[in-house]
Amino acid sequence: MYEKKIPKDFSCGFSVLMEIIGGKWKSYLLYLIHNGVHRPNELHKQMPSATRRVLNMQLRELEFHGMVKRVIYPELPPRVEYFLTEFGDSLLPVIFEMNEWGNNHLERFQKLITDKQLEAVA
Amino acid sequence: MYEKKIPKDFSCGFSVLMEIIGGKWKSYLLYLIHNGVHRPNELHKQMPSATRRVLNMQLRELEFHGMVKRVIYPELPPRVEYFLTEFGDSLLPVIFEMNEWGNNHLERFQKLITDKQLEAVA
DNA sequence: CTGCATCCTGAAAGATACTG
DNA sequence: CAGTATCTTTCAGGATGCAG
Repeated sequence: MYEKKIPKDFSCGFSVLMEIIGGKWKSYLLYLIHNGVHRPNELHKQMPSATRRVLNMQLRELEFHGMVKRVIYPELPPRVEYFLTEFGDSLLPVIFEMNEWGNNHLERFQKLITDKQLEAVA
Repeated sequence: MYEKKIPKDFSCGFSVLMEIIGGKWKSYLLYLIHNGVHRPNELHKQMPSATRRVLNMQLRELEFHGMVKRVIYPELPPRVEYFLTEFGDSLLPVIFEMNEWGNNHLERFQKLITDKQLEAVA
């Protein structure tokens, strides 16, 4: 199905999708951009625990994969904005569905983790 | 949305889902088990490039997360089989959808990679 | 504000060899 | 056939600092 986190074999759809949204912040980036957060600095404020460097890297990857478009305004101070492409839009429903499934089982999952931690202590 | 490949913050559904199927072979394992491949050795044959050790680890994680059930037959030679739980079943549609989206854009993506590689050579 | 260059760490995955 | 125990490798992601 998929061979590596960054596989060489993209023979199945799953591997392709994982390649595109497999990055640590990519899904969130897509989500935020979709919701009107377009500038790098604003995106960063929404996920302070991520580094600007990492954000840039992932944004570039998303750009390379055709999910977002990078628009540069030749101003001073410099301004850059990211927008979803049609391709990127097409992915949103899938991400939302993934998120929804997770939310549907969130409590169960958190309980699982909590119990496990209690076990570990005991 | 999600903080780490193996995050500590499971406050959003996406992170939960990524925790569960984020492993290198997990989605494929679920898929194979769903399709009637139940025994570790058979599973391994379907993905020879994975190590038995890694497969075991990921199967155990899937078991821990309640996606699969491990059944041990006290025979000689020893036999073990994995089955999807209801919980695991509920995830399949999502995985299939992810796979379908990827397949729908597979050609485009492969072309992208190919072109990129040609670029790199030039 | 924007991004890049450098170095570093940690966790996942591979290799190998072992037991029941 | 099943699984586990080490050791090593790999690489995405983090920390920091500089530059346009």
